[in-house]
Amino acid sequence: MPELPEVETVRRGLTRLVQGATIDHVEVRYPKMVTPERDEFTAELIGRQIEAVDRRGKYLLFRFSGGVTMVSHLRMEGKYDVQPEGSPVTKHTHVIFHLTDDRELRYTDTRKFGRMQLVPTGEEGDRMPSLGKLGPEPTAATLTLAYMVRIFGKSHKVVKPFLLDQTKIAGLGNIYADEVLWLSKINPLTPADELTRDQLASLRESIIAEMKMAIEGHGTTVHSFSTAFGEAGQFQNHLHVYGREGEPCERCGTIIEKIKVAQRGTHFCPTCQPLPVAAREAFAND
DNA sequence: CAGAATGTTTCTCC
DNA sequence: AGGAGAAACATTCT
Repeated sequence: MPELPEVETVRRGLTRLVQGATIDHVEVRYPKMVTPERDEFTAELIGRQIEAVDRRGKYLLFRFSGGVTMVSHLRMEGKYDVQPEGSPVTKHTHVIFHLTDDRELRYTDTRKFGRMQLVPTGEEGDRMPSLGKLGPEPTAATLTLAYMVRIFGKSHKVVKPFLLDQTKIAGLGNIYADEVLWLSKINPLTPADELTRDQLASLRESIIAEMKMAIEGHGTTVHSFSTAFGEAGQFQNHLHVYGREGEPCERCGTIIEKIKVAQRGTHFCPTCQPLPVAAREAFAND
């Protein structure tokens, strides 16, 4: 489920549901999912209170009393939900946090890609390099045009995978990367360092606006995402290219195409998002 | 049966 | 050093 807007939606739901709750005990059914290993992981959390649920990029940060943070990444299909103690669990429920108020915070993940790790609060970035190396959050205050010009200008990588690189900008995933490129009329195969300052300014505005609107729409439900309240997001109704291959472009009527770029499905309008001449020549040599 | 799926990590080969 | 490409992780769905 998770790009930044979906993770933020989960964070807000969890804050409402379990902020202030106390862990009675923890049940780990799939040990590979947690660090440190199961016995230490479960022992460490007993009796701790969930003081806050924060987010950085696509990572959730559960702030426990006593200076312990649980860093949780949902990867492709991880979900949290809160249920009354003892209500039926599915075979894909892998971690259950039993709360002292007769509720359970459950982590469910059909593909088992998600991971959670305990670290001393404040040491997240040092202990988890991928978290420490995250680029700026995609907001107007943190993602400046000067930064965009600098980092795009020094990379020959094509722009689609560049946007998916969490060390450049935190939070974009495959859906929103395609969407912001369509919004800014940029071809996904354009090398990052060939984007003009105007294009980067447009891209920055698209990223900031798209993240904000998707959060306001409670995220995008395309496969299985649901909020911590078990509700689907709404933003899929606002997607312009993702999953719309074969349909006409809303701007010009051209049929939306789907291609593979860096192993990921990539949707774009071949008319609105033309490849620049220099890049077209570079890709024509096969 | 083959291929894809909202993600990240790791390894190989330039 | 950096980048492209592919594989791995595990499961479901078309």
